Amino acid sequence: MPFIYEYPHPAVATDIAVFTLRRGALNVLLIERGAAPYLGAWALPGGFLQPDEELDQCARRELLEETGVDADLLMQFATFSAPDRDPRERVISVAYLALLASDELRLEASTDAAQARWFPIGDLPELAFDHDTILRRAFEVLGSRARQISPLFALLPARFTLSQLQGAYEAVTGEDAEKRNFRKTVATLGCVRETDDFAHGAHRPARLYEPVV
Amino acid sequence: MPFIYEYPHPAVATDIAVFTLRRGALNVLLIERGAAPYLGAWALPGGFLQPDEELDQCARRELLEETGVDADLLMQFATFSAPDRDPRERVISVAYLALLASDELRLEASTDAAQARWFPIGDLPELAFDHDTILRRAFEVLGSRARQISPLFALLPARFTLSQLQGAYEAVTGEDAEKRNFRKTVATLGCVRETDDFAHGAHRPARLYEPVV
DNA sequence: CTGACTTAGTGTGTGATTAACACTTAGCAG
DNA sequence: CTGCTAAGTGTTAATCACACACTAAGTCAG
Repeated sequence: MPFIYEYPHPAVATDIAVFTLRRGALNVLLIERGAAPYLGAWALPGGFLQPDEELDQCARRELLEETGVDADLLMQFATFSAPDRDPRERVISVAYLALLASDELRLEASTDAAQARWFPIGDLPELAFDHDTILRRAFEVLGSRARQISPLFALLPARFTLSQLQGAYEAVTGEDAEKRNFRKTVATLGCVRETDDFAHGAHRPARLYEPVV
Repeated sequence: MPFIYEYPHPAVATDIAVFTLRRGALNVLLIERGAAPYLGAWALPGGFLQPDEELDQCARRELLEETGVDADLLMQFATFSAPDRDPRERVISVAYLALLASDELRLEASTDAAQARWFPIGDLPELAFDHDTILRRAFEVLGSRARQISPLFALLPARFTLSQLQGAYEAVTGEDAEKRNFRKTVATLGCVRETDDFAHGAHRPARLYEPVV
């Protein structure tokens, strides 16, 4: 008899940390749990892997089901395995990270989730399970990736101003950037292309840029 | 009835890509499978997660059991979930990366593994399961981490010459480094401390260095 | 209509870092 | 003691990162 059957299998799930920008600040998407355990507590969206489903699909599906948000770019960043992290039974959780532009967002809680809400990262509630640990790790990974600029496009609309891009950079890394140097860097990287259109606000219009393929 | 019980659980396993330097070249540790499926094929060491065991422990234990090698520093880098990656039943594999100095190595195959052997990365056999994919990813991750120099210490003896360190750097990244610039970088990073001892070979003895705490 | 305000947008000089280059030194082997 | 081989070391040129201040263009209030 193969070794594979000797032990009971753990459940496998995904948890997703979705970040967006709201009023210039980085926010995380949390759901209020609609079932035990941790009924009523806030948690990362996520759920169990189905047969014949890849982890990436599972993360996307669970996010959509629980929050109404569809993220096409999910990044797996760690797997958590503490034996008692779920009181029901053993659950291995594969954690994902996603970035979304806030205008794509219409939150719709599902049956599993009493509600879905954005929380500024500086003002988080107590979280269910080990989701505080998962979220801390997600935030570290996000900060280190953001220095390559292009991951930030996912936080912005399809066309954006350089000031918006810089704002996203500052919100994610937590560091202030110098305007001219930031623009020089972006130009050197060649990761954006200017368009002929301008964003009109209360002051001088700003040229709109778009990501390069 | 909670959602958690609705579906059968997959098995969860770890697979470990252990790298070392042998005669200046990067090598990977593989085992010859001693059981079906893929009986007789080469594969990464690894095995199934036991109850109440963390993934990190599982990786270390499996590596020790199957090859006699004890690695205290294992780095989790990705989780693989293709539904048909194991023909027996569904297996989710959490992949780990380890670096070892070649003088720590005494290979001992176990019952599961017919034998354990080092393979130069340029001369790999066909691999069982999706282990070629896992290994490719491991190699990418390794290359990107090696630029920080300090991960390379794990590939070298406790005390080493700067030429050895440079050799490790070149073997892992695949790029040649310029001797004086490499030494300058290492000095600037401050990640090594010189000792009073020298390595005596066929020519001028080279000063030995050790990692800074 | 106009003036004040606010954000958009641009260039330069300086210091730091990186990259490219060749020769001297010390031990070993014959 | 001579020749070989790897160890070890400084300098220069180019590039990159950073700090810095002003002009431009539109909105809004009066």
